[in-house]
Amino acid sequence: MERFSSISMAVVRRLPKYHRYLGDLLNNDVRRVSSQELSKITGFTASQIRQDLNCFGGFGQQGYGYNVDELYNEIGKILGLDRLYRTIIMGAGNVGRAIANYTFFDKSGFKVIGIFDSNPQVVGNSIKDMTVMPFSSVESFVQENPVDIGVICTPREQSQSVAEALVRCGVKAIWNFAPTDLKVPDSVIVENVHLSESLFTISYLLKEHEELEKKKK
Amino acid sequence: MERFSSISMAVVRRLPKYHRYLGDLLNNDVRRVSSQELSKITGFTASQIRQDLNCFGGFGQQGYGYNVDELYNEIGKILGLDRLYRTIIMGAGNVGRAIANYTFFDKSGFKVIGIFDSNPQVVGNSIKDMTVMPFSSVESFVQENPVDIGVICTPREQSQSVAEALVRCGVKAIWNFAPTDLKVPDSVIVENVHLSESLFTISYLLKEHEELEKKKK
DNA sequence: TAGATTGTTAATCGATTAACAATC
DNA sequence: TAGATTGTTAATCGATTAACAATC
Repeated sequence: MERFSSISMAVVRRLPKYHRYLGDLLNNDVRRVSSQELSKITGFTASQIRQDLNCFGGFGQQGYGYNVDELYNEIGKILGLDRLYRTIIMGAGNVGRAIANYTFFDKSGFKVIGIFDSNPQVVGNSIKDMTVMPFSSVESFVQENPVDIGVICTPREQSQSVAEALVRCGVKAIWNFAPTDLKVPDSVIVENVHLSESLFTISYLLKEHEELEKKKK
Repeated sequence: MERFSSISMAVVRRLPKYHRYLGDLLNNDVRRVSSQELSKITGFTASQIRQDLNCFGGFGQQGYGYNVDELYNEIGKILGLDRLYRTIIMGAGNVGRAIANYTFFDKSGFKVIGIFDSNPQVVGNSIKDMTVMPFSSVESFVQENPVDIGVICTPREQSQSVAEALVRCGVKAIWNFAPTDLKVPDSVIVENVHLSESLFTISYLLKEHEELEKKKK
């Protein structure tokens, strides 16, 4: 994935957290917040918070701090949450169905407009208010209904060919739940949710933890 | 999450990738591999790969490279994949059910031994070969059936209290799918799968991408 | 004005990459 | 032995933290 922007991914990945915590403050009717207070809440250092926010502009005011409402909205805009994203789900298995039914999804402006599967027995089933379509119809579907994000929820074996189909359709971003690193052109955004790697990390840390316990004795 | 080990999390998070790619090589009957070849496959630099592996021991041989089979098994052991982990799932909604039915899970030695939900209408339903139990019975259940990993698949509002219940039971690791940062004692391992943050990152990158396209014109 | 807190530059820390001697 | 490739040290790069002048 090529990137020309000067904002580092480390900063980008903290933005959703700022947004979430500011939303909480807003719900609690907090009007202003200093980087120091935000530091306590988020666990990032106050210095880092000021650095991060300053990548995008001077949202604060010396001697006062940040206006919660303003900052929340600004970060929302930076994250692109002020618009609607059209998504399709490839693979109507457990994961695909879970995503389709995930209400948070809708609430945040991500709209599922189609679900596809390769299994003829699954095609035709209805999920939420949609009918599962066959993989073969993706390209014609996307031509008529522009799609921003394709979600890959297929088994590993199918994931690469599905990704290539999505790229051919002109889909610009892929949310990948299959346990592979997809090969796609540089211009296509790929965000992986590698559950297996996440789980293996737990397994490693559990083992490490046990070994350290043993040593103590 | 406290850690006394000298291995950095950056290294730990690359281990599952090494493991996966080595598994692929093994399936293709590749016997040996050099750090340079691994570099091409994984996208990490050869130098980094050698550094990473050397955190755990000298698995390679000068002039030869690494034995695929041996390295695969060693990394498996380091990741703690040579043993069984007992897990319970808290929350039998879309995500909880998807995890329960996720076959990869079983294959890798993670066994779901119980599913719980707070909704009386859901309690008693069967998922796979299990009956959904009420939250209130978690503590007695864990006392009789030791649990390694608790998976939190509840809505945000319930996640903190569920985490606390798990900690009281003595569960040592939490796989958290709720969009919060749980507050638990330092000794408890928490691995977050924050889908919303992952999605917001895509949204940011899409917006960034569009802005750069505009500038080109 | 005095106090608070930002924006921003400089210092530090950690992670990645380069280089090369050791050795199979 | 010559060639290849590791293990490991040193150099570089990037990200985080500290410090403080600017200013509300």
